[in-house]
Amino acid sequence: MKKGDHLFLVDGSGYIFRAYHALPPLSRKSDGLPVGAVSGFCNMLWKLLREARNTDVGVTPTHFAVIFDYSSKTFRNELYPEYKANRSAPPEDLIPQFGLIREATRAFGLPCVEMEGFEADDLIATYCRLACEAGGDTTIVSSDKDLMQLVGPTVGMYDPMKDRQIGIPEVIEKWGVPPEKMIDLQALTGDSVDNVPGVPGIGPKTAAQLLEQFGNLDTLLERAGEIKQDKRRQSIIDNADKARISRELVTLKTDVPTAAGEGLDDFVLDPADGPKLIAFLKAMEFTSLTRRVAEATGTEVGEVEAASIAVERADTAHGPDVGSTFTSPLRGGRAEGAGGGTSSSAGASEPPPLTPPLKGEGDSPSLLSALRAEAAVADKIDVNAYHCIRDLPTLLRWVEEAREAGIVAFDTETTSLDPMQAELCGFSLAIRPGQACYVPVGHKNGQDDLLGGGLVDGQIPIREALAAIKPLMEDRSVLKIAQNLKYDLVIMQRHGVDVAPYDDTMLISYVLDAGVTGGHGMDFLADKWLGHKTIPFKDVAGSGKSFIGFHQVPLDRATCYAAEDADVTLRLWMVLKPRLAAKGLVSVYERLERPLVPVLARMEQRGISVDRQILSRLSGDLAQGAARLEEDIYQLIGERINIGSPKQLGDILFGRMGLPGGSKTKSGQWSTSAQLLEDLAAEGHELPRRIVDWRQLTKLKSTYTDALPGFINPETKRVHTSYALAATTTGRLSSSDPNLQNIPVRTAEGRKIRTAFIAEPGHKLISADYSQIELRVLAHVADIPQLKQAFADGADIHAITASEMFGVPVEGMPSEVRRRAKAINFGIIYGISAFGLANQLSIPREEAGAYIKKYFERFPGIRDYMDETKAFARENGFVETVFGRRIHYPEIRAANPSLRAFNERASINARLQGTAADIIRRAMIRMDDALLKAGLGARMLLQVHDELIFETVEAEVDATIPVVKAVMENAAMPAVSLSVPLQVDARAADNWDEAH
DNA sequence: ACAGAAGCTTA
DNA sequence: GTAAGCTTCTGTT
Repeated sequence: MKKGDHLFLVDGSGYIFRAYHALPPLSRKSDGLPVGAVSGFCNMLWKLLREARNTDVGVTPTHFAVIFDYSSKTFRNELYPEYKANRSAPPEDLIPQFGLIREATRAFGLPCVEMEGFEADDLIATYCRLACEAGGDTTIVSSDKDLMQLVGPTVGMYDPMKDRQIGIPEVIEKWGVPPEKMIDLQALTGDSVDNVPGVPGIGPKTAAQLLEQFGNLDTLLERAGEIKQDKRRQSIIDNADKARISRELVTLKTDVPTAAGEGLDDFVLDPADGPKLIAFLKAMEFTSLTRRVAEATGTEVGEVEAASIAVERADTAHGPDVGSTFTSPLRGGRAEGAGGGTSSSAGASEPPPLTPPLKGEGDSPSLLSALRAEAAVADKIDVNAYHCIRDLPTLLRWVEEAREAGIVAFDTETTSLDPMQAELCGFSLAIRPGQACYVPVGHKNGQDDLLGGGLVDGQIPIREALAAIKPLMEDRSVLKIAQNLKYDLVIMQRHGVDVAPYDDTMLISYVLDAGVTGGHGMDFLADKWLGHKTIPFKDVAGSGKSFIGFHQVPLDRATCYAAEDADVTLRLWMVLKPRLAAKGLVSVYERLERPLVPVLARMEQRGISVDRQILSRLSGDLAQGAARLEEDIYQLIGERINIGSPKQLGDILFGRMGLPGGSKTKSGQWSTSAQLLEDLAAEGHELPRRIVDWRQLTKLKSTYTDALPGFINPETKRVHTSYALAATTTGRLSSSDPNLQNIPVRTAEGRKIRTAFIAEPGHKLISADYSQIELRVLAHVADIPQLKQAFADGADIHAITASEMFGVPVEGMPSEVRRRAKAINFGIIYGISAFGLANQLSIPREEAGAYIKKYFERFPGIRDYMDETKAFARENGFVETVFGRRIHYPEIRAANPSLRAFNERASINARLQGTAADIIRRAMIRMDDALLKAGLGARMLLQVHDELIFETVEAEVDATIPVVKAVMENAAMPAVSLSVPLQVDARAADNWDEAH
């Protein structure tokens, strides 16, 4: 190696992990072998070898090597046994890729270097030194901060994933110290990932500042006594030894023996061996890279045979010895099995096999449950074993078998996530684990001009197929099981098919595990309970630009996907349903959750009328208003920036214009929050006022007046929101597409949007909302006599609170006093903190703390309630609503005090918010029946947490309101008799604004 | 095309 | 201080 030469050192191990996490997962088509990281690695190598000059590096390598970690044990473990001790095992689908990436390196004809007892970083450091001594330059291909200590005049780093070079200025910019001080900086900050201790309480910012002040670590440790901040000084004095050992751990060895013995001449870059590389890429099935390599090397792809690649097994992931078993499908015998299996088992005319009855049928219920759960996971899921049903007699045989089994899981496949617009593509059924089928009815082949509407041949006509399953779906003696039934129910009801009785696995999971990390989606539940990775939807239907819609998916692939859904749903039910009884949650599921499904399905199908013209006129007004403000703003700042960009805005306001009171967000940007701008406006600054106003207008325009018309269904001419039953932790519903639970109400401008929500001609909207429901729940569960009395008297609760606290009579109370009491009452519901209350009221934290103290003195029951709730949550990991709904807080015992406090506040709030949510759920479940019984035609359209919106003919308004009020006010009964009355205010009008 | 941050709307 | 969803901008693939 000589002057002018340029050595590239690729941090192979580092790249593997980064590529694995940053790139979308990718599997080899023929057998599902995970190869995402391998693909990223090959593409990166090829790019560097071919066109490094065109990247941010800007030079062509003359020498090249890829460096790997050999094993997890190195000399550092002898120095400090805990080093990297908390590393968890690599993800399962990454393990086979370690070996493949070494193979790839060899296929590229590149040196593959690793050494026992040393990390890749040490080898890289050693080669850097050698190159430097020989007069050459080095580029380290990595973005690992541990390597930044090596950066210097002849050594740079390069991040291939961001195409970004890292030199001395970049290191200083990122860490605040030059590369030669990185070791000292890391010694101070430590590294939680590698378990390098560092000095507690010292982060990168503080470390950089200390090194700036003292020059280096040794001086800092010597003169630590001079540090002004008490805590910081003590921590550094106490932890000087930790800092020293940390420095040893993070210092890279530049004299690794064997490596030093080898010359860099072994790393001279040779031209690529086309056929060898192509053989490997072909085996990996990287078609586009194979083609590019073939073109560049002048190789004929067809003449190269795919290489036979051995894959390491999990237990040898880090060793150089290689387990076998996984041979290339292009040579080995698996290709036929994987490729040919689908079409034959999904074939048309096979009758369903006679399967033995589920073992244990006829046994006692508890035994049956246990056996069911066992059976659900006993057999591995084989997505190629499902049936594609394409003739009516076969479908009828399945229906008959489902009827005999008394249970069937089903799922619908459609063209859209919006059930009101979706077209049915097909449905799947599962009768026993592994015995599932897909019935395509609406798959298209794109030839719509021909007879048959472009339908794929060999599908049962949709009307016949629906007629065949309708009796099954409506059979009272057959339990139907679905995951997120509400969606399928809307689809089915639109085709004239009802579904009953039913269970919903998503809701069962929600009742069992609300608040448990991971959610209640099927893909997640399948992995969690069955250890099965479902086929991702995007793998069959594509996503983004490549999205084709389920009706275009070939029938064999559609069958694998759709029938898997039904199979998984059935198995989940077998595992989850028994757990409800075991945890005493059956009644929560049966009374609060399951019956709401058809109620919400009806509400969604009804939709609400929205007046396009009102919105369009509002849009125009808002656009005008915003344009005027824009001009003012440009005038004031003298430049036409993008006002919608908080980044640009912050730089102008607090950077160039130097306005006072700027603060930073956690990512280091200037904060331009409304609160902050309001404060500036109050001090007399023109600009912030305009910006706040501009934001309000553009928000209203983009989120509401512009977006809402797009949600008007062309067929029904109404807007159909979608309610999620299992989305919140507390039991509330959520609304989306569009969200009709956050339509503006606070400002006069915003309320105009509500005037666009209208009743049909001859009809009225009725809005009925609970008054102070969460405070009433608080008064009940915390058992506060004064609050209960106030509610019983129908008194002004905030005024009473103020009167109790401040000794001011309710008569003639200043509005400011009442406002503060109101803020405290809300604060209690949110699990109050002095910090939060101080923010809300713009008062000093001490003052807020004094209020809280006072409040607890006057209402000691509240403090007891809060303490009890925290203790219960800590003990059990969950809290319960008055109706027994469980809400989990897995992090309630966190060591991090602010995280723990957050969980405590959330759990306090959850009991109140959750109980209120349960109450309105009960009201909704009873409402339709109550209206029907009263002979009224009113239809419930919307729910907004404590409010229900109805539509009814004008003539029935007066009769409807008392019924609605009665159902809502008595909703807790008879399960719970609240010690506080519930009050509902209701009124009718032509639009939502006036009704509210 | 997608993800995260910032910001804003509701109860 | 609790619970949500949507839009824009920005940076990434």
